[in-house]
Amino acid sequence: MTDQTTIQLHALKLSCSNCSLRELCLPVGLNREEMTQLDAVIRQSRRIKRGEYLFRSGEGFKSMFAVRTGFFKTCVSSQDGREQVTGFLMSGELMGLDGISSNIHGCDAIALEDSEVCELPFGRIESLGRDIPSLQHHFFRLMSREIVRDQNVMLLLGNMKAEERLAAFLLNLSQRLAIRGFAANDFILRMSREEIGSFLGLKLETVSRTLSKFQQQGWIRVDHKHIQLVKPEELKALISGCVHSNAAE
Amino acid sequence: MTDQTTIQLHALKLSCSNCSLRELCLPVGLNREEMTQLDAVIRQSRRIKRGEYLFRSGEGFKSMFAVRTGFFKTCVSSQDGREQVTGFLMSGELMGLDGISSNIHGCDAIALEDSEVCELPFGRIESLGRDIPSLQHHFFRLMSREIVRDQNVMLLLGNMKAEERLAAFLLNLSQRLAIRGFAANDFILRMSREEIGSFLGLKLETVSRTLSKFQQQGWIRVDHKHIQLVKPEELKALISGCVHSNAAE
DNA sequence: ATTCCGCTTTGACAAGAGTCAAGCTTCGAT
DNA sequence: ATCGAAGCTTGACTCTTGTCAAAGCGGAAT
Repeated sequence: MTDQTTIQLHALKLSCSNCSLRELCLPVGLNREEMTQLDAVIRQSRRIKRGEYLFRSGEGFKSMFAVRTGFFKTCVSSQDGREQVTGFLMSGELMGLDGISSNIHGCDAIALEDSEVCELPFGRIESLGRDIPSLQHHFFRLMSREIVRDQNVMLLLGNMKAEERLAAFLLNLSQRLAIRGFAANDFILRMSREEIGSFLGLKLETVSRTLSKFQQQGWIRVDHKHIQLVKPEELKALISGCVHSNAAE
Repeated sequence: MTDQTTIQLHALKLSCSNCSLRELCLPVGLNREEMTQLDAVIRQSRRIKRGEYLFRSGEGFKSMFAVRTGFFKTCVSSQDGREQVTGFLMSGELMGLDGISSNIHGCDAIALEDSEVCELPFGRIESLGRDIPSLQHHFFRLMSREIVRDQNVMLLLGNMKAEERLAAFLLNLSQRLAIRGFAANDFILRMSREEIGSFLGLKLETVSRTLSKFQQQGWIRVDHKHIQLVKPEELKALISGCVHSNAAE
């Protein structure tokens, strides 16, 4: 096998056309030729180690990033060190959309496990969108979906009690994992209790206590970061009436 | 003056080209010809009486709306009647961006005073964006700005105490009024204490008490819906350290 | 001008979540 | 394998905010 072939195979492996996430990510609904055009614009996969920053608030914005493998958090930090986690992102999800408005990233993106991302240069996606209406349309939809997700988080933070927040959080994770073909009721948390708390507007002790309470009631099993949903229907019952069932994306 | 002239003048008066909000709203950065193209797409001003719904969650989405005059709230309602106000909108601001993702409106938009809106049919804006890159770009920026705004609200709801939330809210209103040429430190609230509370994740009694507390400290004057900021710097001091000074848009 | 309804204010009390602290477990580094 | 640091759990207590209730006020409609 020549170096040339190796490179080609490598490029192929990393292309959108060949990506298992293409039905979740940006290329939804593109035909073969359009996909090739998109491939030409997207920068090859980049590896980010656990704990590393993908970008930081205040840095110049040029690109968005799609999670290919791994897990990220995004957060806004205040001057005095308080941090608000604004989201947890898994494969196929986009980060950095908030940078478009001012050409400056508005939040930090930090890998919670060793991860790979695809870089989507905004300017090139934007101009490609003019040639490929379905790409433009889907990109609008993705931005809108982020707005809907944020509104649901606002509802969670504004209206719900600790138990309801935790239930909504667990069910949301469960649902997103299921979409990606993972077990819906048996998973490993990639984030700490403190990070969960920051996202949900709770202190880490409250998160811990509430998980313990769910376990005592036999609704879930907790073994550190390993969570099993034993009676997800009970969790659903907790949040029914809060909203149309799915808070947070 | 013939009927013909009257109609023309009327159309002119209602066009983007002639609108005093064109530097705040969608047409930012368009040249004369582009503005004319945009004018052709935007539906003439529509009047909405106080208390009326502009659109409701669950309705089919076809258009966004820009506030021309007046004041709106957007809110998500839960099955059991709880409501979360997700935003208050004044002239030049856009509503309905959350409908793009699913072609269904994700929230209610309700006029808080007699208002006028411009209807922006999404499909036509989208295709016009392909011909006018600066329109497309600005529309992306507006959607991104909405995401940034929502993230700031998340931070407010997740991290701040009642006093901090109220201070951020008053300063945010003040700033947006100032941009529009109104007095920054002397204004009329268009919404009830309950609506403020819903937006800020507080009960109306807490809103009322906190306003009274601010007044007792001599920082503001409250006469029902009439608010004067006497010492805005004290309010700013309250939230310094919470974030880069401006929560909520 | 009057009446009534809805909004607001204020108080007293309750409850949910935060704070502080101690001890434990696990995982990673050496 | 051992040690240490970080993360997690749990308890006791505090404090902020929510809940319930009553009274005042203003504005809109007649």
